[in-house]
Amino acid sequence: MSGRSTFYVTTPIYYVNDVPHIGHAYATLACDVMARFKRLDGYDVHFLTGTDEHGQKVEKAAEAAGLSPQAFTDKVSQSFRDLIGVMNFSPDGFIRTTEKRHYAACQALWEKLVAAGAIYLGKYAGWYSVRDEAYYADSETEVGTDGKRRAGPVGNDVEWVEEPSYFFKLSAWGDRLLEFYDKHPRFIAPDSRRNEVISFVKGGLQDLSVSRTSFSWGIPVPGDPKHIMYVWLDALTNYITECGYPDESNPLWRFWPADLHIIGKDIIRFHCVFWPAFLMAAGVPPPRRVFASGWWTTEGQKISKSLGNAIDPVAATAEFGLDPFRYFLLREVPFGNDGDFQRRALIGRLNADLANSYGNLCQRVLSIVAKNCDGKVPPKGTLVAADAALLDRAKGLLAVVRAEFDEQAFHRALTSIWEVIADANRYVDAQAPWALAKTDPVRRDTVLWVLAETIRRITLLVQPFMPDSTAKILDQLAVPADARAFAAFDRELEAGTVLPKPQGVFPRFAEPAAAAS
RNA sequence: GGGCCCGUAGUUCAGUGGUUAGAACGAGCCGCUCAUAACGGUUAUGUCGCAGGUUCGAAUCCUGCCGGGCCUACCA
Repeated sequence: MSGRSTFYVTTPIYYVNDVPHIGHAYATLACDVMARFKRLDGYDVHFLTGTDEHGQKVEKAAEAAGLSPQAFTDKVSQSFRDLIGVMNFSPDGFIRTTEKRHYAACQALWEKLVAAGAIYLGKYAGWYSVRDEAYYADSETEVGTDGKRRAGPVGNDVEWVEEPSYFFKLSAWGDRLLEFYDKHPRFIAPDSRRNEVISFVKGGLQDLSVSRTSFSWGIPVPGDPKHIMYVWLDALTNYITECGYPDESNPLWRFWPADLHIIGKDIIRFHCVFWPAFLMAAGVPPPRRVFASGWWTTEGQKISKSLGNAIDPVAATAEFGLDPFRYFLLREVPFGNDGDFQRRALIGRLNADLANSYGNLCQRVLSIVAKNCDGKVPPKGTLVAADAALLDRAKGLLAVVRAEFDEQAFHRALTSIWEVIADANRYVDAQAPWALAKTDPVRRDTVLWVLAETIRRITLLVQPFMPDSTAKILDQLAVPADARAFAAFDRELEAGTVLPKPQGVFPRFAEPAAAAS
């Protein structure tokens, strides 16, 4: 009822077959930064994450662990909840697909699709490998020299199996999807992914099997409980479950359609083809934008369980600090590209960008203020051209950063901010306030005011990326809690405000010394 | 097989026809001393994957080749 614009951002819901790693942390971090930015910018924000807990794989993993599926998912889901604290994420909701509300939403959506004539009962047929307990596409199988068909040249024997299955008439949606992509050019990002999806849809769509009878850990099809809903129909629905679907009078329904689904590039088809088709068929508006993030490698190598080279967010934040880790992930790699996690690169960013440029800027300015200005914000005197130039660049940053956030171009937002940090460091050297202290205290005060004010603006904009560190810097500038949102971007520092004693916020990282020689 | 993308300084990348190809980090030198030995200035480094072609002119367009990646639907 606030009348503010809403902003709904979601992470993928994470499959509980895996413990959290950098990929999960990364996608959620991007959402978190997005959510924090929009909150600061005055939006009514809802940020959702959660876990995807159904399917045959979970059923088996639970069995292997000697637990019931529910007990197993309770346990693994908790490890994703724990990541929220570790990474200082700020979700407004956490959904589990095993919740009652989600069953209700999925079944309601199903019934809507049936009523719309989008679902029919047919037969799912394919090459089935008993050993693998999996179906293979025709193209994935080969007939060997002995005349037997196998899953690939060295795979297990497959046989032709048919089981009853409900189908979604995806084949009817090709043209409408293409029209939708055409009318909503921002729907899929980055562009390379958009091209991929469009060419996939242009290649023709087949009806999609949306139920299984081969396992039971899932949501039963209404009226035909032998059938369990296809896990993706189940999983995708979480985004509207959260908003109360099918109850459009739910207060959270105001957030639908979602403004942004951030996902991994592996699940783009589900989000960009199936999901809008399901929704349009059910008469629900599709989401506004899907952004596919890339993958991380480690020191040039693919992350794999056998190499044991996965980046553990808990270990990384413990060693380098939470905010530097958050900063690195979003600064190092253009969002949407694949990235390589290099220890050396992280330390380089930490020392060069955080300790030397930003941290040291704050420290040198606040120290001079503490020593020369009685620990208070100095008076702003007459501004000269150099002062106005720096202040104008800092002022202009909000619009620049806002535009980059609209594209999820986090690295460019940070680059723009850091250009002004470099300007500010140059300005310190050029104005030499330590020299002015002896010759012209009035001018010195103005210079220091300009610098403190510039740091204030910069720091407001860095808040989404590094919430804890920026809070400390804003504390040192005595910026009140109610003046930290962008609505207060132009509320300048007031002369005479008492400042606390400055303290370094981004210490340099030194490699633990090797054994003395 | 078909489709799409990429290959530019030690490193990460920007640059899609037009002056001596740019930035950051790293390296050398100089300056400063407020500051977390931080900051500023400055210098150097490239056959722009290879070979042809189009053009007055190509990193930028075309062709071929070499190298790398992604997509080619129902495991998430």
